[in-house]
Amino acid sequence: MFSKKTEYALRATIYIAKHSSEEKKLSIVDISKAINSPQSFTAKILQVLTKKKLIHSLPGPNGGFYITEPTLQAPISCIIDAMGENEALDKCVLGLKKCSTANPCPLHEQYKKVKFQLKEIFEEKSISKLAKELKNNKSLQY
Amino acid sequence: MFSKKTEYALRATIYIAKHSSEEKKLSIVDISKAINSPQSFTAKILQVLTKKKLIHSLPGPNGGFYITEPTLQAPISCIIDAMGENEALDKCVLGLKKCSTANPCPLHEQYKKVKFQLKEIFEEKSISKLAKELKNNKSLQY
DNA sequence: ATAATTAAGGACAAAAATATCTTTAATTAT
DNA sequence: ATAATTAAAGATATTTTTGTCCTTAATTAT
Repeated sequence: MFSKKTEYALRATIYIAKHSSEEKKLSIVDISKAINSPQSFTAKILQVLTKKKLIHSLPGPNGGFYITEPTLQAPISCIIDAMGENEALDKCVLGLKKCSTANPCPLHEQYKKVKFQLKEIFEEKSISKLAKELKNNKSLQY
Repeated sequence: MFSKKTEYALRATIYIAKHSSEEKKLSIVDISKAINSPQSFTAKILQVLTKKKLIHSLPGPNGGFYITEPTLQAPISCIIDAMGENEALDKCVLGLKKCSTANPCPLHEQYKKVKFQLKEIFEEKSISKLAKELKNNKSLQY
């Protein structure tokens, strides 16, 4: 569905949401270990999220990444958007440039319904809610 | 959703299904022009489909690609499979290696439903039926 | 048989995605 | 102030995807 970049972005954000606060920041080392993603690559991704103010960062001892209320209450679609992958949810399955009700590919109507549901999933629940649902007793196998 | 390779494979197959027969074969030039795909790249893709007997080909004058009943009656999931992209429909949204009901990512249950519907779409209608639904009066904008 | 036509096959090229490494800048603890 | 720690930034490397080109093989029309 999504690129690695977006997958890591989502995993990192959910992890940060679950484990960080302004008092307890998380280093890129910790984060990438926890979500099993390449460290430097993940650093780049978090740089983007930081620039877009979806997460925050502070260098230095006890520095790291953390997340604040506005993003905690936002849906994960904002992370997907930040990674530039929102269009993935608008594209035609067959890759037609102009596929619409007026000029549909043979899968248009059915696929449209699924895309709508997907969008709902990504816009429905807040990041904080998802983080809470994440069970960390049974550790997830990334 | 899918790679270019798979998109071209689907478009080409549907096009061949609509416009070819054993008596009227289509050249790779015609096909790639019609579906607006890079010719040589599309040739490689059709080679794969041909090897897997999903379509057929014959070299020489009046040669080209054509399709026969077994594939016409098959669902497009067989094309997706041939392109090795069936797994795309099984993967976890977050890219977790082992995401299951027993050990779910926070989106597992909702996403599972959507994946099920997607699979249904790709397994439901036959290629021939899809080809018939393709309106070619209003030319599709590939 | 020969020439023309078309797909098959192999080598190569370009672009995009994924990933790493090194240096710099910011912050903090001492 | 200094050293330690951490993210930011930039350059570079690797892999995968996407795409091209050229030669070979198969088929057909003449």
